[in-house]
Amino acid sequence: MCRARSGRGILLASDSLTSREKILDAAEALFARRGYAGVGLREVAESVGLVKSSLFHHFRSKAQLYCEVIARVLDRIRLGLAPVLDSDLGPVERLDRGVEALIDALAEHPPTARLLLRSLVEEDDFDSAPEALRVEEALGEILDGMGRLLREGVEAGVFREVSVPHMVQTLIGATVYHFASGDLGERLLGRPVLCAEEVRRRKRELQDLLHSGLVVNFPPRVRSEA
Amino acid sequence: MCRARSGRGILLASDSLTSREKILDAAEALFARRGYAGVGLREVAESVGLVKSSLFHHFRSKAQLYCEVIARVLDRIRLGLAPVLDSDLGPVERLDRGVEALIDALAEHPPTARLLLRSLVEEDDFDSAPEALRVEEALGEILDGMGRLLREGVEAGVFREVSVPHMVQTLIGATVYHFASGDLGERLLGRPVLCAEEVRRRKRELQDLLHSGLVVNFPPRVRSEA
DNA sequence: TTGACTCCCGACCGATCGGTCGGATAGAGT
DNA sequence: ACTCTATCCGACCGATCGGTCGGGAGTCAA
Repeated sequence: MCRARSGRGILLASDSLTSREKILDAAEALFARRGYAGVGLREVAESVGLVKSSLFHHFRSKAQLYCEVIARVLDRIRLGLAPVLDSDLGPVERLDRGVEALIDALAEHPPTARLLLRSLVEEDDFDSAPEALRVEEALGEILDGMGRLLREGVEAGVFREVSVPHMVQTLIGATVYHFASGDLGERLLGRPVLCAEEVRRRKRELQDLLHSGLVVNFPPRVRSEA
Repeated sequence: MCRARSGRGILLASDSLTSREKILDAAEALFARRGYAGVGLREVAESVGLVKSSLFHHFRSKAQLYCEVIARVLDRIRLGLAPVLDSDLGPVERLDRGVEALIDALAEHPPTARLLLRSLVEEDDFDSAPEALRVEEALGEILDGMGRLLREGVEAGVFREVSVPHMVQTLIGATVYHFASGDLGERLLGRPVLCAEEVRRRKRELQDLLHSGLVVNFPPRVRSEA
């Protein structure tokens, strides 16, 4: 099969994207909208101009396709977050840039947040699949990085003495949920949650909340207008 | 059919619960775990000791069953939240008790948060169904109540000048997502998110975050221990 | 030309999906 | 005894599900 060939792009590549990548893109959008059980492989295949059976030349099963989609999403987030979290900046600066990097990663591709939220909430039995290892690994690295940042900030006395796991949960909820909220978020905000201005606003609102709610004695931001 | 009879409990009631209520309970738990598309009516029926076709004497279709489940969940939350939000307490006190009421409503039945999060994120076309009106109505009342509380607090100068819709989103994320996070939350916290102690802890953490992050010049809580 | 390989298609499989229909059973009212 | 109604069951429907299989078209190397 075509397992080890996923990395090198020597042959094939009919258009600009490999069939495999086009399938992953389409599956990502569909799984994000309607979930694992709500999407048929026929729909995935036809949305990239193939028939269902052709998918099985690229992925062993629907479950593997789903795992690879999730792993790709988590990798994107990890890639955006790692350089910030691993930097030697101070806790507050790292927190600010981490929020920005996370939100950028979520806002980059519309399906990202929704797909991620689903995978976090859904209790699937994909854990037995070998592809689930990549998922678990990436997720663990992201969570550990966030937890480490918070713990260091608390120990340094820069952050309040919060419960680190609870604050991690709050951060996930304030970012992943928000950008996954779709119609509800749009109804509240009056415009799409993913439009550029609201993305910027989300960063600022969350950073402000953390400055006054997590950082001790943070100098209040000067507001130019309401 | 048995539409208008749903309210009065004169006849029937085989056990302590009506078949209808048992179906709703089972469907709530199943939909919460695996989503609308992931649950078959056969599974719902057999988990209450019936066969699939019997369900159609109580609900016209799967979509209607789902809508009624969602509506029931939203009603529970609204019922817990309304007396607090409509009270004449000050903004801070109302905020504290609102957080408590919301978290109590979410923690009361384990499926609640997960089901709610799904219904918020999922973009279903149930909107055309007549049952979806109850859902929309209850959801609107909850959101309006939260928004009103925040707006009043900001206008009174008791709360920071935050974006009200964004803060509503943050509150939803910090509560609904947290109690829907299941395995991930348990992995972070080290124990189930719904156990009594962690529920209490969640309330306190969120209230503390809001006191320092939303309320202006809130007197810091005296911490007895780390 | 041939063989090997990649990629894809169409036909097909058993299982399950949501939903319909006719009838069996039981209790209440008369 | 009779009907009426609510409730439930079992058989059945067409459609779709994930997945398999055999083979065709294209490319490349020998």
